[in-house]
Amino acid sequence: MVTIKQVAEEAGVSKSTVSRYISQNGYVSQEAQEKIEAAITKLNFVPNLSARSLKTKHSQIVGLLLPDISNPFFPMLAKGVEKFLKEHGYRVLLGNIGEDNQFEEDYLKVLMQTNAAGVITTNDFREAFPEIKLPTVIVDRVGQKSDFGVFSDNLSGGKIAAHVIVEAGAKKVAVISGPVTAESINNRFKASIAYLKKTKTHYETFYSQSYDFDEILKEAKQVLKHNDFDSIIAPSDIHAMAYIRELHHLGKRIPEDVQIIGYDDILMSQYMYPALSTIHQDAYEMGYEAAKLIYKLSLGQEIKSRQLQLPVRYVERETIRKRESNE
Amino acid sequence: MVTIKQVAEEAGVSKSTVSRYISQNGYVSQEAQEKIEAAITKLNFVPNLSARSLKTKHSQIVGLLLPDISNPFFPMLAKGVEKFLKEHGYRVLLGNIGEDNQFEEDYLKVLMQTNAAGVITTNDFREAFPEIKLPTVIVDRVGQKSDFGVFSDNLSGGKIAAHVIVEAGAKKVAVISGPVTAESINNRFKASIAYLKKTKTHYETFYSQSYDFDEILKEAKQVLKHNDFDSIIAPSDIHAMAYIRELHHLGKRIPEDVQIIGYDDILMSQYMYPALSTIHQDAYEMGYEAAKLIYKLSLGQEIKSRQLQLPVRYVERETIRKRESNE
DNA sequence: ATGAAAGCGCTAACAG
DNA sequence: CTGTTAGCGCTTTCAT
Repeated sequence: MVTIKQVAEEAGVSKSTVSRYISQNGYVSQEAQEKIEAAITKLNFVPNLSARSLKTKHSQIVGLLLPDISNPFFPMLAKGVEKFLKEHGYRVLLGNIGEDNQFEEDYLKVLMQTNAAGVITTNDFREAFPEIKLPTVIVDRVGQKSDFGVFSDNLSGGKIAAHVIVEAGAKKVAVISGPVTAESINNRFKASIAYLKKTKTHYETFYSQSYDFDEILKEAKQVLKHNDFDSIIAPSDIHAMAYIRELHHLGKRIPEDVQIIGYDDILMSQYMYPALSTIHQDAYEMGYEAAKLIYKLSLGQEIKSRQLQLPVRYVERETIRKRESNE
Repeated sequence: MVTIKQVAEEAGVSKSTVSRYISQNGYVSQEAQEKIEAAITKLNFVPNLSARSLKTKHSQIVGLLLPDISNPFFPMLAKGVEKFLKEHGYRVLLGNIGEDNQFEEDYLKVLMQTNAAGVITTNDFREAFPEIKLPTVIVDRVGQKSDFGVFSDNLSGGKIAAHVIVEAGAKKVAVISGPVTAESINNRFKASIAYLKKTKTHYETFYSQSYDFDEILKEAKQVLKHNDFDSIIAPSDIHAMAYIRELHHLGKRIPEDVQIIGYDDILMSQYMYPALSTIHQDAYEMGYEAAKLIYKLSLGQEIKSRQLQLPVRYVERETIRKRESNE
């Protein structure tokens, strides 16, 4: 391993000068720069990050703690995080903490131990682990009391979903609530209900316990067994897909017999058949913005607004009836 | 930050003894153990990993370099890697290097700088960056000359795909090759072709340039424009989905008019309509095994076989005709 | 079984 | 603008 010391000798300067050069901090003459540069390339020197971190007490690592990387929403988010952070010289340590946060503590510990620059997570751990004092931003599943957070306009999302479905002539709708993991998510559900009530549309509510496909499919079978809903508001595209699958099995036509609206707009939803009408939220953007926030936080920069709410929009595809085209 | 020194004072022993205790290395009396334990919990001590790594010259970080985390195959693989590594006290640094390996160098550098325990990657970088000397295992896209690798039995996979489709009465098949990223992947294609030739089945070949949905969809439109294939062998489930989408648009019935077989068996494929018949490869297992390998490598343990080939199997669903049910 | 001491590679005053 | 110095928190001989 080649160290700063060898570079210094090769370049005929002192360690300090080399250090100043590589960390772009402090003065170093043109002449010295060139000699150092030459030495570095000649020796193929790469600074040791452990040593630096030991000294400076902070690293360029940001933890990204996600409940389930196989839910397509999160890889998109991760990409956004990675994009921004990478451009700013930070690295992402990805951790799957599981939907029940089983592994959260492990990861938090490691992040502490490595002087991580911060952590981006879906779960606000501050109550459970007050001793962990890392710059933190919560994404997606943000609560009132969350400090820094980035999330979608779930209230609008839920309302739009209900609106769309009512406009398309819904008479009997099933509203599915996702696992209630955070206030921000629950808002969708509440907003849909509110709209349905206001428009005096008949509805029933159901509570999903999972984001796992197979679990959801079981729930869907149950929900669809004895009822003849003409419309479904799903809490995620994953949920919508499971319901569609079951609807197909039941021989229902979509959207003629029953229409359905998803939430998220994961990549896959446009490739299904029929293509899923859904509420788009920008996971990539969410990640990107969260990364921006954590970056500023880690640098101790001033933050204007602690919570960032991203807009959502309806994406019309094929699972919602055209107005008046049916019924 | 509480250090080993404070723990030592609190426990009334020396730093060395504490060090021996926390790194489970060397003798420490029952009595000392208890005092140290008490001190640690009292002070809420967590060892500083940078300091340790600086001294020992290795960390518990394993890099996982993937071409595209939004391709569902890779999150599954990542989960497998994470599972094993976490159980053994290692951490995963995930990097999206892009299909063209644009960011590979960055990540490799960082891994070097942090004394990473090793790297699991889809791309064999040893020729491009011979100076990077990290324990490495290649996954999925393994080549002849790759040192340590874990991959599927692509030869069998390709052959089975062709076999299934021929048995179901294929008369005119389109064989799509994925982007040729590695020998191991290309083998699928060659095996399918070989089988088709042997059975004197009429076929045409096409070459996909991408794993990006939209790109593939464009290709699919092109391929399906002027031809009337009755069967398609797709190089991945993603590809299959795009083709199915286009087939729907063209008003073709699946599998009556055209049957199609995928590759990978990503989670989504069972939730599409019709559910995709495909060749299953176990991404999770692949990751898990790769992790096992890297773990052993990082510990300098002896490895019996440098290349591990995982079995594949046909998963019958709804996009392949039943024998004799049609034609 | 334990402690003293040296040092990993780097940074940050400080003096010049 | 540059060099000297001290030391970050931990591990590891080597004595004892």
